[in-house]
Amino acid sequence: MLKRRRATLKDVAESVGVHVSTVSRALNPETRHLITSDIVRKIAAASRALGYIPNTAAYSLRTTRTKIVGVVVPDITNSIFPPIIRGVEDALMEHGYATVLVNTDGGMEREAAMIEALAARGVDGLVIASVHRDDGRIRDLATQGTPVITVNRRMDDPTIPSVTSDEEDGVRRMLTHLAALGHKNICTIAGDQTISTGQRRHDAFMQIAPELGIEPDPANVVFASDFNESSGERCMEELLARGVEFTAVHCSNDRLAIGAISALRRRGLSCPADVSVTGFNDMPMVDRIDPPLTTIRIQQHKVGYVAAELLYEQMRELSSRPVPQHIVLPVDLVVRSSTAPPPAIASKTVRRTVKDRT
Amino acid sequence: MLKRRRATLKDVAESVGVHVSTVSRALNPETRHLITSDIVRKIAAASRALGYIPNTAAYSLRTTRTKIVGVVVPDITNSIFPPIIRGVEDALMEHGYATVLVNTDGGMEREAAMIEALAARGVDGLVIASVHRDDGRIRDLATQGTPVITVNRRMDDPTIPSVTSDEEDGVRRMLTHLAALGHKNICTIAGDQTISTGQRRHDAFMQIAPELGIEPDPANVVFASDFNESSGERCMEELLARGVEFTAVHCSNDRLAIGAISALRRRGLSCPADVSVTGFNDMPMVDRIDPPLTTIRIQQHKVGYVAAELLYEQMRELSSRPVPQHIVLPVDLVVRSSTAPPPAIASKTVRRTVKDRT
DNA sequence: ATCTCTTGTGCAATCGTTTGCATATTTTTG
DNA sequence: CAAAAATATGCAAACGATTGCACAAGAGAT
Repeated sequence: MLKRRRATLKDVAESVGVHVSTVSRALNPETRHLITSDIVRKIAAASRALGYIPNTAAYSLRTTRTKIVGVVVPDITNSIFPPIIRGVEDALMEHGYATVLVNTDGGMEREAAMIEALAARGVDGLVIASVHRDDGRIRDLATQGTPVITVNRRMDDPTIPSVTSDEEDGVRRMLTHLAALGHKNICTIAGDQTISTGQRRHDAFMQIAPELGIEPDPANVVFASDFNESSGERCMEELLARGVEFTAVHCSNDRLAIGAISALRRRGLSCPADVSVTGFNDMPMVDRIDPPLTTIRIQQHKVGYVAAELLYEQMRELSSRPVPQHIVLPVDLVVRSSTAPPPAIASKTVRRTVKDRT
Repeated sequence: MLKRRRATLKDVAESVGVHVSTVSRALNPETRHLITSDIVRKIAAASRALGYIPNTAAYSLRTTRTKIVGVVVPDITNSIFPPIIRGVEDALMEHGYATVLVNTDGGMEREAAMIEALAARGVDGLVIASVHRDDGRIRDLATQGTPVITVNRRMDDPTIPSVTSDEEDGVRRMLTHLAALGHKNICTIAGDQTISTGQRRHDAFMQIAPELGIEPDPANVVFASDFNESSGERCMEELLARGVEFTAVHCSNDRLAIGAISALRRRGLSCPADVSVTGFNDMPMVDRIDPPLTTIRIQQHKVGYVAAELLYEQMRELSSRPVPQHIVLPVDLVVRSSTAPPPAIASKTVRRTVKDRT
């Protein structure tokens, strides 16, 4: 069977006996009122009968709008992103937009190249989950008039709209939880400081800890180069190597926490019996790992959904430059089994253990 | 700053002093040889200087090719899919294709609607991970000449090309492993039989078990309605409720296995001490759950990558209808901690325990 | 020197829409 | 009832690329 040529405006115009422009107007809700309702009905019928589907390419060529938005993530394989992406798609699909996804693998150069490729395709807007705190390329894009929104992360530049989670509140709740359990010596594994989540969570830690009577010592903080498990392992090893006393480790995200727990275990230490470990994000599956992770739940799907809605607004009212919005969604503490009261003689135990093995 | 109009073929034509058709040919590798190399050089220079980027819409309108392929998955949020999708994108990007992703949530109706939407956008081809064994819509698409390939799953109809994993070998290795540990009474939680993975894994189980001296009793098999954790839980409960004797449960995929383990635990039974549980797929994170899952590793990224390559071939040689290919990738057994030798008095223990609580 | 071939370039149509403008028809109004 | 206003439709020009065809100029053959 041959691929039959698709019906065009012209086909339905001929079938009804009117001009193609009339059909075009009749089929467009915005201009439908210009046409006699009787004719509109006939056109609608004919178009249905012929199975008319508008040609996207022609539409785009004429209007310079593609009804496609680009979604830029570090790596779709990182399970924090799929729910966000899904949120974006769910929202955008309702408005007839398609999304094309690209992975940057964290690099700013590759990010630039990918965004370039999306721009070449003429995307109508961009949802960026891979953004760094400072990114000239994206600022330029925005000032040139491309609708852009960052999601989950934000830029320092308040000019670029964003939808994020309440990192400060998350950290506060977590530290409060740890303090309530009786922890005094808390280390932190901070994330990449060139990324807003890394920086804000760390800043919040440094600010809130003292309020709870926990004095943050520089010896108690390590900075992870990446937001992943192996980086978490390295950081925990570093902490153990330093020989500082601690009964809990506050990690900047779940993956760091997972790595940290592995490292502890390799040293013969148990979580939470010897040291409590906390995450951030509540990624899928962290409720099933060993031990189930105490973490901060962010509204992953909603973050994406709301960002897409905001972007949509931006794309519609291209004329009037809107004030950039920053939406901050609330978070929740979810207590599972990676946190427990500190062991009575915790600090010494840790210390001795470390000594034993170094 | 205003959004500057993008340079067109015409602009570079004028800048060089030639006709646009000459520029078009000079810029296209396929037709470049028609133009004097000196002029080609000039055109290349001018096009770079002006920052010329071809207009995708115009290209598509003229050629009816969009350089977009649709990727159809049940749900991007299911962590088996992201690596596959990534594989598809990595391969396609190299050839200048973009991918647009849609989620079907498992329903055939929604799948049809989504594919319809993709077709309306004029995608050049389709990678389908959500396919059911029988799906008339997709067969029609293919016979009408749309390049299609299914990935991870396949249709019964051998006409539709596919890239899958060696389910039979996976099951064989897993059963061999269990048999070697000493298990005799093995139950199976089979997946959706309208999907090739569900059916083939189950068929393989029924065929291979006897070869290993394990006699499959109908009482030992339950069918899951969905490939997810809650379905796995329900199935395990059903098994326990039946009061059959077993020391191991072979699950059709990892998520069912995870659910099964939860259900066991809720009944006060331990995996693997009381019963061994096995998965299939080696999803991300199943090495970190409690207990780390013994499963079959499939080459997720590669499955996607290879499928995309095959689809690309299909899209290039649209003229000659190629023989549909079915590529089957090898799998690996990965033994972790959810399997162990059966407890000495395993069957009775299970039985008594079940009785105790019912 | 004439003719044929080849090679390189230009011409113009085309893909399917949208939209400003002109025109024809109807309705309103004084 | 004529003129003005409103309404409904058609006309044609874009949008930016590709491509079959025509044509011009130079190369080679006789």
